[in-house]
Amino acid sequence: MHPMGWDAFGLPAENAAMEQKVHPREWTYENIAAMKAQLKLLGLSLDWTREFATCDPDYYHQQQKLFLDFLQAGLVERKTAMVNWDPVDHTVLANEQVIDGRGWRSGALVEKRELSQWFLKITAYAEELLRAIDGLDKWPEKVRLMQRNWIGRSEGLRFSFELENEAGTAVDEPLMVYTTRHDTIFGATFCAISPDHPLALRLAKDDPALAEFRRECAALGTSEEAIERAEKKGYKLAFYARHPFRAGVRLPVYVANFVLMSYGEGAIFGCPGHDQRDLDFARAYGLDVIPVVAPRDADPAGFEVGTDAFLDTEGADVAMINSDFLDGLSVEEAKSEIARRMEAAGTGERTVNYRLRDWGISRQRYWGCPIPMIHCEVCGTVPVPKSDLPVLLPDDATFDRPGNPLDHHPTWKHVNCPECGRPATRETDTMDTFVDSSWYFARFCSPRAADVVDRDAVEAWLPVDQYIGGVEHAVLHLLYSRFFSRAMKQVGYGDIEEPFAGLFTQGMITHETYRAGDGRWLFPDEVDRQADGSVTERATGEAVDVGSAEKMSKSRKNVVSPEGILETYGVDAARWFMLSDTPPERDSEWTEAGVEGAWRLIQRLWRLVHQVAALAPPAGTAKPDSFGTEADTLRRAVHRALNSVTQDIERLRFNVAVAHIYEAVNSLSAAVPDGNGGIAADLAWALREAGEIIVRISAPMVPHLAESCWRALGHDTLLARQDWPQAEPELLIESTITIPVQVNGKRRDEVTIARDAAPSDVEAAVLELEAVRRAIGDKPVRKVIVVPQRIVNVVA
RNA sequence: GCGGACGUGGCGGAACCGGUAGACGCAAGGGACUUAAAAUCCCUCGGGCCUUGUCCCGUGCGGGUUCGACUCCCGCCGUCCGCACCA
Repeated sequence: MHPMGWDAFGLPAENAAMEQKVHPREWTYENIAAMKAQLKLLGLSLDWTREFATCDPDYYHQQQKLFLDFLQAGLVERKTAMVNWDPVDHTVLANEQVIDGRGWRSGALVEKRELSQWFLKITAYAEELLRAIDGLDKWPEKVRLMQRNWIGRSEGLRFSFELENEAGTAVDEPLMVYTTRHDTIFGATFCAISPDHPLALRLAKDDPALAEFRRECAALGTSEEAIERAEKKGYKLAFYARHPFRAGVRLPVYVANFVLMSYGEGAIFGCPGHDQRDLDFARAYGLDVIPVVAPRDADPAGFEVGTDAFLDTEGADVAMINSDFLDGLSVEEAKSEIARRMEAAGTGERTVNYRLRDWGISRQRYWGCPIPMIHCEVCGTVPVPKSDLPVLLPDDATFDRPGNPLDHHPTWKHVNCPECGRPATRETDTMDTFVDSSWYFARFCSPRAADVVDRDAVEAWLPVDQYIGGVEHAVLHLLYSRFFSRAMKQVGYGDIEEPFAGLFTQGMITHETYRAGDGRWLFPDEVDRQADGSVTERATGEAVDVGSAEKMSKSRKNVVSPEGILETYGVDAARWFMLSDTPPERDSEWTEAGVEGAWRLIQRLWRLVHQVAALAPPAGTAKPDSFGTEADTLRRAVHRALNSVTQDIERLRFNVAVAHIYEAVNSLSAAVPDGNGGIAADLAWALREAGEIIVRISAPMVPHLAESCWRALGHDTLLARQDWPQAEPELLIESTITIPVQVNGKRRDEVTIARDAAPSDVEAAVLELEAVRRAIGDKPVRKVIVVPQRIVNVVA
């Protein structure tokens, strides 16, 4: 099954609506029609009977049902949270959608805002999503690693410090911290809490200086963090934390800009000796640095930490120092001992933390799937009953002002509460479009099912055998989809955990850029390449600056129009070129010369097939009993190529497959007699065989040409329906082989010998060789290494 | 800063488990055909040497392991990607 559909909700449609005064739906379906027409020209074997768009009411109807199922299963949560606010798109972004502090689509600097949001509880599956990565053995290691890092599991200890005020009086509120380095507790010299920590919030109310410090931190927040990162800043509170194991020792407590509220407890203890951030902070504020881990052979008294924290604990032979009852223990032993004591005392517990956060899906936009919830003053937030679904988008929205058109709409949000019947309002947020793309593959299994999916169809088809996409989806789409398939299983939509068994991340087609002297970008068809390799602007004849190959983009004009290529060279030339040069996982540069090369191959193959058709016996002629040397040589070359191409395609090494097809074509060219004399029957038969095999194995790349060639060879069937040919095993094995001969590792000659010759015979033959004897000279032969069918090396 | 990948001719790239480095294509140069051009076909195409060979050097740099290293190990240099103070 090779279906195609459209991920069609999202901002571009809405932006077009604002800029061009066209309704998002109209704009979207027009684009779909245009893209579908282009795709059809490419001759891809797509199953269009399963086509749908995520903005089809039927699709988002099912998605709303799914949302309600997740809600019931406890996988949906509404909570206030600090969110990433995109001030240009006027919407909320997930962490994953913020790149270098900027919105992934708008590029605007993202602000922090506190909003009430809908969340999918992906963290409920954090452990499972991490564990199951091990089983994804047909995924690129790179993507698996990125997901592991993204989930970011850590094992640590959660424990509380008792606080006291300046005078030493206990304060009736413990400070909870999280650490993975509880072994370093004796090196603790301060505590720090996040500017967003509840304690900081409360204290700031009566402390204008602290309030100001918090504002500074918020402003630094996401912007220019690259510059500000180095600077560690803190605000000292009038509290002290009592050291849990050192009676009478108290640690100053700071509000510090480098402590994140969203991870762990939003509070830490600082151990400057063994954490670079803590060390930077300690140096800035004149705090003590107590080393507590040192190489086992170092002198504890003389061991000091300078400007670099001592972090070398993994694998190295280190031991605890300056740590009372921990002295001499390894890091691991010390961790266990501290955890044991704290758990026994009831002041701490071992916990596991994840970097992964819950997935905020609320977007303040029109062109998305409405979240089927209703806010009632009396009943609270209640789900729309399934029988009332779908919650359809209103057609008559307006797009002439910023903010959410659903919220602006005069009537749409006003409904009666499904529980008490009183006037209430709809949720006006729509879902993140990553929700739409998190389960479409399941819908493809039964695209017209009345329910979310047909369970049997899902179990019959999924997981997807070979999923293909760009690396840009390595953590976003691919992690969400893995979560969705598990969540769908939990609420009863089939037994699938992993949606994609095999993953392949393909590269992009790039093109070099052209820039005129005055800075204008030029389209590729606005420039000429001169014989000396320089490039000039066609209109002016002026020299043009040629930039490196980059992702095609309208702004840099380094684009080529598919229509133009198809008109000039045809789709097969375009397909052949895209596959021929570069491995599919890498970016591939589109060049005029490259397409012309592909076009030449197509002409050449066409001519060759017609020559063969004129010489060869009719299709289906019985295979001769024996073949002469010429015919045999051709057959061996073609069958070897067939064998290679078959493997290359299986392994998605299309550029290598193309190279092997070229080799077969070259062999066939060489075998076609150029005179117009007679031709031996066995060679004629071999020519046909070679022509048919070459046509068949090139069909995946150049299907239209291949069908025409198939007809030219006298067939009236569809080549696409022919079985893939099988190489004859005996043609892949040579009875005599030529292997290189080395003397002391340097190639001196080669020897042609029976393939299965005994090593002793090979050795004898090699020592007879003139070149070998000369290379050995008068040195004694110490050893002869014979690697059967590979190489011989004489050591003298 | 942490993690990862990669570095091969003028270019894109081949080279299986450590066994002839540069397959195949592009570009370039030369030749044939042609009145001429296009197309096509043939030849050359990593570097060096007034030594042209049965030669020497060569897969980012420096070491190492091995009979043998583009491939494995150690240390550098460079490029690209991911993460971004995750305690």
